[in-house]
Amino acid sequence: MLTIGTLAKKTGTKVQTIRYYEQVGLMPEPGRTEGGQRRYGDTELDRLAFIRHARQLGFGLDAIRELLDLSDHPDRPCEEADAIARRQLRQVEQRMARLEALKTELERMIHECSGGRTADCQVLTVLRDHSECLTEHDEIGA
Amino acid sequence: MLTIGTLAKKTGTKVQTIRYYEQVGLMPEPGRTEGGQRRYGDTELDRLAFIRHARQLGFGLDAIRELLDLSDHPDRPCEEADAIARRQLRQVEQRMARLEALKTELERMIHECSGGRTADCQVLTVLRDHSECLTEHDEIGA
DNA sequence: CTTGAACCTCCAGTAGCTAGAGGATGTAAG
DNA sequence: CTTACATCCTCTAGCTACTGGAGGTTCAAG
Repeated sequence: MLTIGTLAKKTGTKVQTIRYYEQVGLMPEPGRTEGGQRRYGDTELDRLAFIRHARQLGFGLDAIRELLDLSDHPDRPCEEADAIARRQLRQVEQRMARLEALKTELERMIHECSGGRTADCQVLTVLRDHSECLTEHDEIGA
Repeated sequence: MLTIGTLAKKTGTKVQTIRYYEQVGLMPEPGRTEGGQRRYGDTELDRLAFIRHARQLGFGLDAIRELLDLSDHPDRPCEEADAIARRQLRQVEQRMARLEALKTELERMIHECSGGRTADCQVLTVLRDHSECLTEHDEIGA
């Protein structure tokens, strides 16, 4: 039987985060000691490791919920899990494309800044006037 | 004199967002009509455009506050603005590197999934067992 | 039995908005 | 001048995914 602290250490999760996962229904309500402290078994350890790993891969909690659900039903076709992963991949690719555009623009701003007074600073000039931009970029809401 | 709605349209910002910027001190408190409605001039329009553009480039509100401050002092050396932009560029590069690792991992997961039952799904297997991973990836907190 | 680390619940805060309730204002048409 | 109605106002709450702290209890070792 594992305490919440041990579980936290084993999975690299904060204690509060585990309680949060319980609160939002990602982790089950575990057994308790007479005094009311949580005690976990290996099932929960595996589940938490799964969640953490999926988080590291950038999956959102909702996607993880779906993945866990699929994982609990071994006989269902795995197309859904595949679809979730593909969706995630698309998101990653989109984010990368956006970041690529931002990177270009930032590099140009910095490169052209000659290092004088702020009045002539290219960084600030570009920000003042969008038409100075060479690329389209839409980071907001990324 | 522009209403908040007009300002919103011209800059592609939601009305609430403009009020939010005022609340957090990015936008000044504008003049008001007798009835209490906000009225803006071109100064505010420029300032909001600057903010929005910086947001599109991924700058955080704190960085934007600094940039606006620098922009208000034309005689200061522009090294600070340059430094902020370089910091932002580094962040973008780091995020891209992380996303690259995630992309690789996701592609591998998807590629190896043969499309049978979820019991044999490679997507779920990888998530279950981190040691299956070829790359290090740390998206959490990105 | 005592000590101290680890546990408990509950509340608040982070970034950057966004949505909605419930009511006031501004403007153009009739 | 009145009426209609789009737009404005403030205020509160919600979103993601946690994180931190206050104030108090429990567990395990010595």
